[in-house]
Amino acid sequence: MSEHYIQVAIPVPMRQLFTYRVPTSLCSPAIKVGERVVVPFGPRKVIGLVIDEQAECNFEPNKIKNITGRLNDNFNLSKQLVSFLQLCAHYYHHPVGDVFQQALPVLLRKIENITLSPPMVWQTKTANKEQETSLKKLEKKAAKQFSLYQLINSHHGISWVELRTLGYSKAQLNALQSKDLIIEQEQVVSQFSWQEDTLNQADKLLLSSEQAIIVSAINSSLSSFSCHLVDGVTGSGKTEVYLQAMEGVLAKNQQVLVIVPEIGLTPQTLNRFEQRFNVPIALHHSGLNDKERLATWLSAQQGSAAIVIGTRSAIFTPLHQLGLIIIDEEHDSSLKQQDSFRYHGRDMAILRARQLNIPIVLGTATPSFETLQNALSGKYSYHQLLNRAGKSNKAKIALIDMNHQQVEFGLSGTLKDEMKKTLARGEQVLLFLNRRGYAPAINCQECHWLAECQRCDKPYTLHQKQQLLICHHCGSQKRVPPQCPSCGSVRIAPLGQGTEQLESRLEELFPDSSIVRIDRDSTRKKGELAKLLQEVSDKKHQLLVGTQMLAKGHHFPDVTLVAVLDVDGALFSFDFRASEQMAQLLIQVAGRAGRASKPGKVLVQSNYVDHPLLQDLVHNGYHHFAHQALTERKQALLPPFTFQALLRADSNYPSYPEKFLRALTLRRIEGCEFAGPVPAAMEKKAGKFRFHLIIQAKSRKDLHRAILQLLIQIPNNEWQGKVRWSLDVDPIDLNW
DNA sequence: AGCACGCCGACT
DNA sequence: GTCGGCGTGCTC
Repeated sequence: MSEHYIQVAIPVPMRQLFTYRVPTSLCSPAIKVGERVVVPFGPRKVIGLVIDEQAECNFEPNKIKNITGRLNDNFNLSKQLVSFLQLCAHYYHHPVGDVFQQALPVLLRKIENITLSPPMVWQTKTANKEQETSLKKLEKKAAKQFSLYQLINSHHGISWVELRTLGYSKAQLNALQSKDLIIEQEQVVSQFSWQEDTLNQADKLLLSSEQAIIVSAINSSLSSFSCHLVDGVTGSGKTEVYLQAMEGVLAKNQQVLVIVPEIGLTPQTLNRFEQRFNVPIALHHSGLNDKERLATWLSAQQGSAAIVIGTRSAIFTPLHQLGLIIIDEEHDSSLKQQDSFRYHGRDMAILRARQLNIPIVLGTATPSFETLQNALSGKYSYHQLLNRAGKSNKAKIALIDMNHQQVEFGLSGTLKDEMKKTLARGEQVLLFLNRRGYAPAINCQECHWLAECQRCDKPYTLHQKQQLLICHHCGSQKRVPPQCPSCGSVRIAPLGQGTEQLESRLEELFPDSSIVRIDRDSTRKKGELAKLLQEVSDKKHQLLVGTQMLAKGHHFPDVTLVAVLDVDGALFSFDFRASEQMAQLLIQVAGRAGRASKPGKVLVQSNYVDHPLLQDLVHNGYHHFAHQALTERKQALLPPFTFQALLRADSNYPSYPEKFLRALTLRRIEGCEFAGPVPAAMEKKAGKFRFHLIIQAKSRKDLHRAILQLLIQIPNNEWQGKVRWSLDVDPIDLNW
């Protein structure tokens, strides 16, 4: 038998594959692409992924090692997934091995054998007389248990992960089990298939003509690639469009992949899908442990799961019969990974849909400018949902000029009056302040010394309750000094407002209302966010204070006044995307409030109420604003009309990053421009000095050529070993 | 990314 | 004398 070589991806940050020899003892059955193999790599053994099963021996033959093992566990990747992941690696010029490492569940990256217990599901027992009576009791006495019973009863089997995600507890399950109402059984693992009772017809809503057109557009081209932007505000019926589009796909026994933003949208989405379809749904989010993740992965691969709902990394799940991808909240920044492998979940989803020749749906009320431009240019099908179901009025946005106001703790008189009126009506108020902590800085009243983080050269944020100064850039902490380290004065005072301070000020101003703060600090504990949100919807609190977090997903029907306390930061940012993000945030916040019978009101405080961006957004709405901004971007040759990449470098030594970037030859490439090297917006962060090189090109092809041109030089760059560098294709945050 | 090798400073 | 700090280089 002739020597047999394979190409293997190794989990190291190197932009190359490695060649190994397959000894005859391991030759049969034949090694396949997508298989995991154990290989010696330097002094250790690692798991590699077979990328090509017949490599030419292009490496010094005497240096090639034998693979030492194969994982015969049937958890291999399909050829299709392998080529998709290679496509991703290529698109981002990211090390292949690292891409595979991130796409694979942790348990599949370990050498040890995996012991997985069979998947279990809960089912209801056929009810006899005795159980009927205990059910009756439940309905009156234990509403939560009763609804849990009903949920289980409406499905052929539902997993603990699903129930937990929906907010049920082990205790509630145990209670039902002890009453002999439900039973846990091994799931019959078989390919999902559409049954007569798969669809809950009663849940189905009649489509408006707008909605019907979208559904039929998607369903009429199920076996070819098409990208649909569904552009509609909260309450315009996007979810119903998703559901009916999914119905067509599921009916063909194909699977659906649904990607949702990071924070908290999974339960809501899952809940809606459970109500509509009696099918196995697999979940992929941060609340799962390694075994649960692998279980999701396997059920998707084997085709037993009909629907997979997950956050951005779910785009890498192996789906056996994938027929439709849905990206909910397409504009959401959490779809882009902001470290190591900086991929965009939406963009990779489009790539995958294209590879598989299936439709993809992007849903949002505030399309990203990239997506909007693609829709306007006809690259995507553009569907607007203009009619808000139930005829409720859209929340009105009004500006408050802070220059002609008495301002107390960041609250204008106008706002305070509105708050009082709203509270008097028994309705809720949401105050939005994008700054957690008590105050963004503290300084000495006498010598004006400012407490700064030594590692970032930025002011410390005061966290009053913990009596700590915390740097929000690097996380470093320190005790609040009792006196000024510079002049010895004890007159050290907080500067500016954060959510923590706002909360305590509101307690003084509105002693009769209950106030809840929702930000990263107050929801650190697991399940705390869900708990607080529940309390809000139970109307235990009248005043809500929160950051970005509150703008995402959750709807508050009894909130009729929303105020954004400070938007000015975004108006004068050097980052050309700041205004886009500000606009999306305002519209999303506005969408959180009110309902048909009680329309919401949105107040935006600013010192620059005449700013054209604010005026345009408030008077003409998001879409007018976006069109204007797109025209400006076109004139300024900015994305989405050009394509960017960012080469970042950092080091503990101030001069190295710049030297590293300067040592690169920026050869003129047709259609490409280089800007920099320039210091990063935060030149020093966590003790590292940071520089950027911006690459901008007229087309993606040109961008790729320019990047390649740079990457090829790096191994010979004399500063290469002295800095850490990384590449960000399609960067969205230039501050990072 | 690991991991080994290697060359200088302050310890039992 | 040696333990260990992290700079440098290599991994089929």
